Amino acid sequence: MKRRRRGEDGNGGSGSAVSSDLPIHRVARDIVKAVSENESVVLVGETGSGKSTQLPQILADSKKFAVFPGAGICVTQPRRVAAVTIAQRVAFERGTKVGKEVGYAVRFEDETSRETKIKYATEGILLRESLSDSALSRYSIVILDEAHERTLNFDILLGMLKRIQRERRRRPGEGSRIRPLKLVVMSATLEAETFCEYLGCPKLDIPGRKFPVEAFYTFSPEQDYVEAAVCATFQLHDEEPDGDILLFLTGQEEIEAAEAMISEHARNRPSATKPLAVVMLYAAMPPETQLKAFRPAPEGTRKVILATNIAETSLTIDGVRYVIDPGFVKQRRYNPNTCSDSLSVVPISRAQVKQRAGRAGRQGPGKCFHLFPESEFFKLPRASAPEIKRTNLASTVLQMKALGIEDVAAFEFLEPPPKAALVRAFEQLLSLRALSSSGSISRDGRRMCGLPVDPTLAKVILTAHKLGCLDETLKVVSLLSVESVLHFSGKRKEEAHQAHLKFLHDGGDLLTLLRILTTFRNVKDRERAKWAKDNFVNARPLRKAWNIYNQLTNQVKYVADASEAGEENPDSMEDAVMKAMITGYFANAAQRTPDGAYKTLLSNQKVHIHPASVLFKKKPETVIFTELVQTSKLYARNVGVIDAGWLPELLPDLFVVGS
DNA sequence: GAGCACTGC
Repeated sequence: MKRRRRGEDGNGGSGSAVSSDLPIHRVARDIVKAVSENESVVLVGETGSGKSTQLPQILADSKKFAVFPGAGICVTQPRRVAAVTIAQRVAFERGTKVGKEVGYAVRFEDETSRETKIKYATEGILLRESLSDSALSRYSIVILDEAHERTLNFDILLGMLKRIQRERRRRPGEGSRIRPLKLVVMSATLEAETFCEYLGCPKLDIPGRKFPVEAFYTFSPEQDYVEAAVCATFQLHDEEPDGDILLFLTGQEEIEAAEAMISEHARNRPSATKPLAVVMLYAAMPPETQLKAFRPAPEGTRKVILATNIAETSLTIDGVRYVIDPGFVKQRRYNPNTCSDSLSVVPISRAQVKQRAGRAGRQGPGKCFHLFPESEFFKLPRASAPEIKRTNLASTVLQMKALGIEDVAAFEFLEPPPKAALVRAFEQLLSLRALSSSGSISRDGRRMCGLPVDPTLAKVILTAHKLGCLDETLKVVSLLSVESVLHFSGKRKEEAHQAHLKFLHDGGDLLTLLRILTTFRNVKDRERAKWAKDNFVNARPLRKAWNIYNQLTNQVKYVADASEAGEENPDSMEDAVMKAMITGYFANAAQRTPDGAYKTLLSNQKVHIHPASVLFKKKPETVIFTELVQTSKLYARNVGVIDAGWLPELLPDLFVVGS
């Protein structure tokens, strides 16, 4: 590989720093001044500046702000692990227990109390809180961390907070509960200006503690970046001093291919050379296998971690000094015209290039090998499209309606979502009767909002209640809200497939998943890990599904009307569950065509059953599915068998008998 | 014939 050097600042810092020693303390006074003089402030700082742990403490300890329990500071994080671990760290620094002065709230876990002054929460939690406390009156300062990630919840929260600030300003006199709301947005460099402009507020830089990361580029673009990455791995291994290598790839398949190529190549090398220890890291992997990526490489070897984007922000691996970055990522994008998600490999943004390079400089100086020319770097988009531009908005629109935002299209978005996606969301909510024909939220819509699942699944739950199959349906719904339960091991694919056959239910994927969950729950606690391993099943999503099932069982009591509860039902439990599914997913009812594909009944769209479906070979006459993904074909996932007669029975306005 | 990453009163 030919390459050229260019200096580049990495980011990073040491986790073991003494807190008072962090760079942020050099500007603490400026920050306090800026926050006290302005309603909003944007803070720009790289990882390692200590902003997430120190800023809330600096503001809480300043006499300038009235921060006390009941009028505290809320710090949001995109990911739950971050909310939990940062809260633990801050509580430790202040010599208290989590849940007292410092606490956190994430789904299923609320470690806060009456004493809590600093609360870390996921963005989703704060958004949910605004549904019941529309002025967020229990906070005097809200800090939005990792703003540059631009998650969907962040974008909505920011818009909401701007409204709340205006509202609180308008009613300053109404006692201490309605004080002005201070907002601090913390972001990495690239997006800061956008936030300042939107909030009309100043920006402040926090110095970071950085180790330099030297950047290398290729002279020309690579034809096959997996092959190029494998070559780069060996070249680096031969030429560079000790230090582990982190290689970014886009998915499981690519990672397995690269692993095979590296092993193959390693066999043909002189035995005198230091061996490479290859580990893989992606989210769908069972956790015990994931842990291998974190263990130090065996003595006398160099570790190579083949990872997806999971290693870009979510997980940090010690010992990495070299990053190899082909410059691609697999990205999900919603297409409102086909109502499907596409999963495609796209070039990363400039911000991601920097983020990935920074992973080499977390513990010391590092090097990043970019597998594209430097000239290409400047052609990349500044930042990748925010989630609001590439996702289904039904759930968001319904939540906004519940928050009293009548005209969603006129909402002051940081960046507006695509018009087509908004229109599609309205159509979907109308068809689910979550909105009335005038566009206002209906009684059912409010109930659906009370359930922490997509509106479609919420509709399914409400129907299940009426059909008397609530308990089993809640389990199915929970299973549909978690990552993949079935694990497809790279090397033991056939074995995995055979193991999965044991749970096969003729009714399709949904009822098969239900059978797996039921079986899992019947296995003794201590034996579950082994059971999961033996059956090529992921235990984590099953545990999470059970948590969601319990949460939904609780929530549904508050939203479902007891008088509407169904009693006797002539249907079998399975039939009733599938009927409930139909009332949410009727747009995904499809009929087999002579060529073995399917056509959706309402929109006449050609789809194929996903190869991972238990119905892939069976191809029943009429099916319903929950997800449409465009990869090599338009694939229907989570497919279930239905009786064509059920459609007009349940939805006479949409389906005609005998059609 | 195939599964980026997150999140929810």
